[in-house]
Amino acid sequence: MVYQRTERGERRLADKRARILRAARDLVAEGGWPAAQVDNVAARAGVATGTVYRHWSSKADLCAEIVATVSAREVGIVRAVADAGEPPAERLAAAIRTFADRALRGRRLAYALIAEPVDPEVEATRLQYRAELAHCFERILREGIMRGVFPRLDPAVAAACIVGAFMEALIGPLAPARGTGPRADRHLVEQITRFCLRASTGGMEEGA
Amino acid sequence: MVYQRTERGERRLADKRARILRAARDLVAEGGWPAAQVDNVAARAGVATGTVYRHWSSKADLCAEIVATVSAREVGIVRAVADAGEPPAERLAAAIRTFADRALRGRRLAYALIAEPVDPEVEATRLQYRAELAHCFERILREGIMRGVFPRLDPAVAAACIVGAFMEALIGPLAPARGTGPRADRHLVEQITRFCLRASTGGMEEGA
DNA sequence: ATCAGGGCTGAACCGAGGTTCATTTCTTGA
DNA sequence: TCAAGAAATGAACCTCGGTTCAGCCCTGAT
Repeated sequence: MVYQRTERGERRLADKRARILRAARDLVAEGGWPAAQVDNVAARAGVATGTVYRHWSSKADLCAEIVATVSAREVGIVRAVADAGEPPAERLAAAIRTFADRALRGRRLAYALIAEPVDPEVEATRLQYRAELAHCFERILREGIMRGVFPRLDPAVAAACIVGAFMEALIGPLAPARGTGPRADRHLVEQITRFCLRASTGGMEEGA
Repeated sequence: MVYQRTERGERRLADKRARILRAARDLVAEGGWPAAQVDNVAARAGVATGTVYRHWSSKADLCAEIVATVSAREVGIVRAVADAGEPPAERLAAAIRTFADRALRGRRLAYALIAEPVDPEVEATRLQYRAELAHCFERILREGIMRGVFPRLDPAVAAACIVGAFMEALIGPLAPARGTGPRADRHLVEQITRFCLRASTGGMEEGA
């Protein structure tokens, strides 16, 4: 045996992999999926086209990993907020605010990960993320209804409504005030939160 | 001059055009934009590929016309309901119900027209439709706020939220109860309407 | 220093799908 | 019925983007 991967070699491999992944993610963050052509990704990572295929078996694989990585982080953060111990209404507001703030920091990426269709292979991963996100809200709603602090409303439908509402208002193509600065963003998040909160509590907790 | 288009000839032309347009619309309604390949459209219309280009200068043109045609009809209907004379809360509910009922009758088409991205040339037409739809709701909200029957809330943001909410819950990929029959659909529409209404009225008109 | 063998390169390949155009078919006025 | 020209045809063409692979380069054990 004359060639053996040493630890140093291993790390070089991993670094290159990470660099490609980061390049791809950044491209998606800038121009959505259409911008993440393999040639582009390779160029941005400072690597030849073929090299990408040394680390992923197809473009779909690479994209799926982007979705999975970023999604896991975002859902984790939202879930942590959503599952904290406060009363349901406050948790709901906090979860929405958390997601909204983060989404606004990277509108294009958020849109790509939640809304923009991709080829079927990646779609599965995307939908899973979306469903998990909705599920965070559904749990809060269910609990609020059980405790009697929220009026009755099908939690699955309401959760979908919440996701749809802030998705559209925040990062959708008709999002009011696209990139008009932090002041407008703050207003936007506040309004969206109030909208969703009111829809869920039905005025039962107008103190918020 | 030896050939002149007669009225009969003119009508034949128009009929063929209409047949192609209908074929394309049906394909979109069945499988979204990806299904509307020019070859497919031609085949479905019983026409050769090249014939399509005798009536539209490009595929994008054809798609834009589909969007424009269907959209104009749908927005017209919603607007008629939204602008009727009843009190704002009822008009809002009626508008949402109207749109939702119609969208459910053709989920795939509705999704394609409102949410599914297309190439940039068609996008402009799509966004215009979307914006008009949102505007219907915005007008109701604005009036309700002015009359003091709705609590204050940025009408543009709230309108986007409403569109997003019912879009997601009705036809989005996480729509609960996809195609589970008319009973489930009725429930869905009812829940969505209640969600949006409550968000807008803030419990000020809990009689609805 | 040497060389075995894995990693990298990037030009070529390939399929998909929109568009073109030489040819054929059909319509109309004479 | 016939000629002129519009309309239809559909196979070939072109572009775009994902994928491949033969050859080069670099790593690391000797």
